[in-house]
Amino acid sequence: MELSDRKKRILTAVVETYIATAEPVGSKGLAGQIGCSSATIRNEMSELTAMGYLEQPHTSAGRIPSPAGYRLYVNELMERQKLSEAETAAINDKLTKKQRQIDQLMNEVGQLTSSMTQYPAYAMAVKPPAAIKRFDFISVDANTFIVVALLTDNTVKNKLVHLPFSVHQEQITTLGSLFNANFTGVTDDEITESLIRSTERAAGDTYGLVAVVASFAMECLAAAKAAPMRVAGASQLLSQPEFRDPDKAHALMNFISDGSRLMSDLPAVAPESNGLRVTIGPENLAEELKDSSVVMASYDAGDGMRGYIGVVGPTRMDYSSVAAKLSYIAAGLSRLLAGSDAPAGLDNKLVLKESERHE
Amino acid sequence: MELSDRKKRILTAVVETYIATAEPVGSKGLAGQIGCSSATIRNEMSELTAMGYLEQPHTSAGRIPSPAGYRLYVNELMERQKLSEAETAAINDKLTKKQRQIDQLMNEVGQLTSSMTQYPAYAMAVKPPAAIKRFDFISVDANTFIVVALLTDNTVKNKLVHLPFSVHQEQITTLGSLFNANFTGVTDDEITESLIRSTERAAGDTYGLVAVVASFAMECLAAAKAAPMRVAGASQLLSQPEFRDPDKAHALMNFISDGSRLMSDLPAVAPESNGLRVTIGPENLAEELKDSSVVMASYDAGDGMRGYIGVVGPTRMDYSSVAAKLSYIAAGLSRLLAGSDAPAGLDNKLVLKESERHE
DNA sequence: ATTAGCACTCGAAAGAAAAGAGTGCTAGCA
DNA sequence: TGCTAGCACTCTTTTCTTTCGAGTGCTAAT
Repeated sequence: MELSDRKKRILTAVVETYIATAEPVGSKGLAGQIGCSSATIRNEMSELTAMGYLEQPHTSAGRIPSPAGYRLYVNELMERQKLSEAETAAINDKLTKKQRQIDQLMNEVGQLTSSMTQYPAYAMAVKPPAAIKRFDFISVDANTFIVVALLTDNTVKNKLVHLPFSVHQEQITTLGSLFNANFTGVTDDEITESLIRSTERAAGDTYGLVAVVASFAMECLAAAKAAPMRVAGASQLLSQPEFRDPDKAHALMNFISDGSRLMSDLPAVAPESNGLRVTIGPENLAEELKDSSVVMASYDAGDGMRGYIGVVGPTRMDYSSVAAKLSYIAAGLSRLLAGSDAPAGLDNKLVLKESERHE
Repeated sequence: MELSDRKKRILTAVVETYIATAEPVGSKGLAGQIGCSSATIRNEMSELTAMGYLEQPHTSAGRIPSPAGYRLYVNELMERQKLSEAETAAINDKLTKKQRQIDQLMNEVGQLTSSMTQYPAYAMAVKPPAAIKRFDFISVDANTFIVVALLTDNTVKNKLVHLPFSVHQEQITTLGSLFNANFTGVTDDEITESLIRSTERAAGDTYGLVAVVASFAMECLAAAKAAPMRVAGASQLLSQPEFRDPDKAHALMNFISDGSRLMSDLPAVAPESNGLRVTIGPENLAEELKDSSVVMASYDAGDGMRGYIGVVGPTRMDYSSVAAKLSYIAAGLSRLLAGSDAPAGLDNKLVLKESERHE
């Protein structure tokens, strides 16, 4: 059943004033905005309440939006908001700064998102499974060498190995060809005890060198699999009136500070067409989020990586502004991370791209 | 002026009950513990108040320790507490897990400290200035190579450079010797525009290769200088009754979440002989910490690195237990990071050491 | 020097009253 | 039929009082 135009205007006004003031909104205040008397508004509101879009905290308070009301607002009523010059400039500025590590980038992005939206924010990148493309061994001195591994996702890992005895150059070379023969192209779970044993036999290795390098390889793959997840600005929660109750605040903060919990519940729903997803109150799976809302945006991080950024806040969240900001940041990230896949000159962009892939 | 033995006993009891209950402690409750009547205790407490060791929130409440009282307690009265088997086991267990990156280690340590003490915790490592010891260039394919840099602090950094044109093996080799000649041994601020220019001239480089590698070098040194600082468990604050006021909690959480602020104020005082430092309430420099306390411990991170771990909490902090835990964790860290400098067999310890130095 | 007794203080908790915001309903008006 | 004005009613919030009790400080006795 379709809502009358005036009902829509009223619902929108209720949602937006409630978002702004955190107080139930009454008929009187709206009369001016809508252009009819408070009594009319009361009738309309009473119907909206019956339809489930509004709620009354108690008999004689104003109305607040129900989750369904927010949902309708988000889906149909709210206007796509544009960012101010200053805001886009701030975001662009932050994003063009070179970030050497994906980890650090996530950190920065989380902080940026949180400070732009005034809500706690998280940022994460999901990686595809990786394998090692090739090994290189650099001999530093008689008993020191560096192992360098190039992964299929084009990250490079390395490790300095310092031995209590000296090794010959040939030994290192042999080790290199052995590893390039046996350990390239294998994924995480394909490095088994027996693979290590057989390589050891082939190397005639009695000093445990193979074991050291193999454990390094496993570390590399494990690290490549782990999705860096950062939470920033958790304390922003405390400035929201709905979290003036320290117990509530504590519960939610615990939840969002624990990245793994957040992570396991959030990407459950695939992002929609436009890359934005809003989950309102009870729509959230996690019990802790039942009266909070989450807005998340996904971005293309290149190399088959898909990343997510999002914010967590009370259901009374400024969806319109948050959505605009997240979209803009996500788009910026996509540009930054995946935008230079086409061959490019040796300009800043290239350097950026490469440095981001660096570890 | 020295306190009588009984006064000490009373002060100790007041501090410890107040720490446990967060309620002002009255004479009646202490009578049992001390072994004399409440009236006597009242007289003594009244004197302790006059001396500045106790305070009265209002005329008819019990006494709470003043900062000076806590100070005396920390310096002279409190007993060195021993950790339980379970606690030491938990710490050891956490610490013996291999940590690949110093960043990640700080993360883990912060979380460990926070969960052991139930207060927000921070962990950081201060690094000495570093330079690059040597460069290696690994050619991957016609237009891709990897730069590997070994730093004086024995960390290894690398970067994959993908070019839109192909380079000859000789070019790479030349580049290598040039960088090894010009960019080794130089620190952060010694990489100047003119050094880059002159290297470019020497290389006859028109494609900006030198610039790319030079900026990589600068990034390495910058990263080596940055002290990783992690804050964990900030939400623990909210479980303390003194932070039930959301505004207070917010203010302090903002402060401690911002690592840089915390960092700039904390290490101002050099750690004392035993590596433990307690700053109580107004002793703190930062305005935000004026009614909180900070306990920090320093540890030897090897290679001239000195690290700090600490917790932040209300002045009513369980100093005794926190001090014991921090000491133990710091000692463990020292052992982990600096303990294997002596030549060691190819055992776990070696692997640990090497992997920790890995980047 | 210590203790018992007692009047006194002052915050916290409980209760009562007043204020105020908003609704729902009814009746009148275009 | 749809809108508006008016009014009684409801229910929270605020404020004010009262009561309660823990704890002190003092005095007098041991």
